[in-house]
Amino acid sequence: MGRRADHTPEQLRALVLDAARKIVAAEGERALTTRRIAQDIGYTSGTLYNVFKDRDDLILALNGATLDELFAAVSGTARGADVEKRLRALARAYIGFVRAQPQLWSLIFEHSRATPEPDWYPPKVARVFGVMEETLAPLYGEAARRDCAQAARMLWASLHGMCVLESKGALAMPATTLVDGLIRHFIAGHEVLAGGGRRKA
Amino acid sequence: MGRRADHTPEQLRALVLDAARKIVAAEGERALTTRRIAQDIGYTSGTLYNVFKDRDDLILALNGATLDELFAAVSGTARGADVEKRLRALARAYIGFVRAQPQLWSLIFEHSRATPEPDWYPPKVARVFGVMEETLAPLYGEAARRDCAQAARMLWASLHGMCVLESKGALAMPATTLVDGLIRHFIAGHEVLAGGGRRKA
DNA sequence: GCGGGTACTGAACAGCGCTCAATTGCTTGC
DNA sequence: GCAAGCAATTGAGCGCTGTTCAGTACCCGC
Repeated sequence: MGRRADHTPEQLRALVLDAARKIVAAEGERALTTRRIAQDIGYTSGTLYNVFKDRDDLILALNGATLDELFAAVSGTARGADVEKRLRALARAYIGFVRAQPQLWSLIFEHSRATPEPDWYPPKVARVFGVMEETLAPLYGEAARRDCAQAARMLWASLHGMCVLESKGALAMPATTLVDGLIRHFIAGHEVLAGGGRRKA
Repeated sequence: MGRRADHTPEQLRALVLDAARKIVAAEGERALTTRRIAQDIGYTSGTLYNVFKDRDDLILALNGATLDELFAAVSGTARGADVEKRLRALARAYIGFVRAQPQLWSLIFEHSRATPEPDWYPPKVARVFGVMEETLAPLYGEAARRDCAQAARMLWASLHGMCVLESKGALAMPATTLVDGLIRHFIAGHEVLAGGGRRKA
């Protein structure tokens, strides 16, 4: 064969990522080989290298897409109700995503890159992350932005840990139960620390 | 070559695991190949299969050894002082281990096995985990064992999440800072929930 | 309709996990 | 002290991987 031009480079990228997504979702990272992707979309593996630097680059792009999905799943939860309820809704949305797509989600964290991540990647993480900060904002005054950011990171990391351990089957109870406890303790503790005493939260 | 018997099977296992440990600690999972291990200990890769079922089995054994080290690092922290201080000490020991051996620690969670884990593995995890439950026990009566187990899992998972994200560089602040906040909120919240109201912790 | 440029292929390379026939040295029975 | 047998180890080799690249066959502008 020679030149085909059935697809523009953008279409081809999308095609590859879509195939990769399906493979990982169904069979996990180990099944994600260049030959397999190529076969699924009717090309050969060499063609992938016109459109991705290497396998790591492809996985990074896939992870970017997964982060976008995750953001979509989580960003609608911060409306109405009180902070505790919103936190619970946010946590449930996150856990729900992880349960629906454990393999894709795992790929984000399990894959250890050889190369440093490119500039476009950290903002995608930060955007998902920012939802927690927004949800938490009503608890903190304008002056306590720093405390809010810290609390958001704390809760997010905790939620993350529960999802990791649940998806490994190491929890022996649902992540939702644990995260409810976490939120309850956090809210109760916050009222004591911020309201009563003079210690910063 | 033929029969050598320079080492007993047990010695050989230890030799392999030691070499594997060094390779992972220094260069990460990607560098852990059977040929590389064999070369480092003066055998050929085929010999490893006398002593381990396959690469997954070898990694599982290495992870078991890492869990033993982790337990040793963490088990001495629950003595004296009040619960909050002990929690902090425990968390710092855990974080310290992760910072000292990020690659070995990551291997425990990043490696996705094809086969289910053998019987001897879960107790090693549970033992590390149990330290948190012991540390937390004074906060809960004999009757509230369940609450204690749940709180322990919650805190452990949270601590875990912070370590994961710190070792990925996704935290933008030290895990120790976050975990201190977590413990402070937990203790304050616990006093409210258990002491004041009638809600279970 | 023809030339130039390029998207694509397919063969090839090095290395991977893993297997197994062949080998070679130890060990045991005599 | 020697032979026979046993088993630990090798090394070649299989099928796979990611990655590269010369060559080709096609599309497009002229």
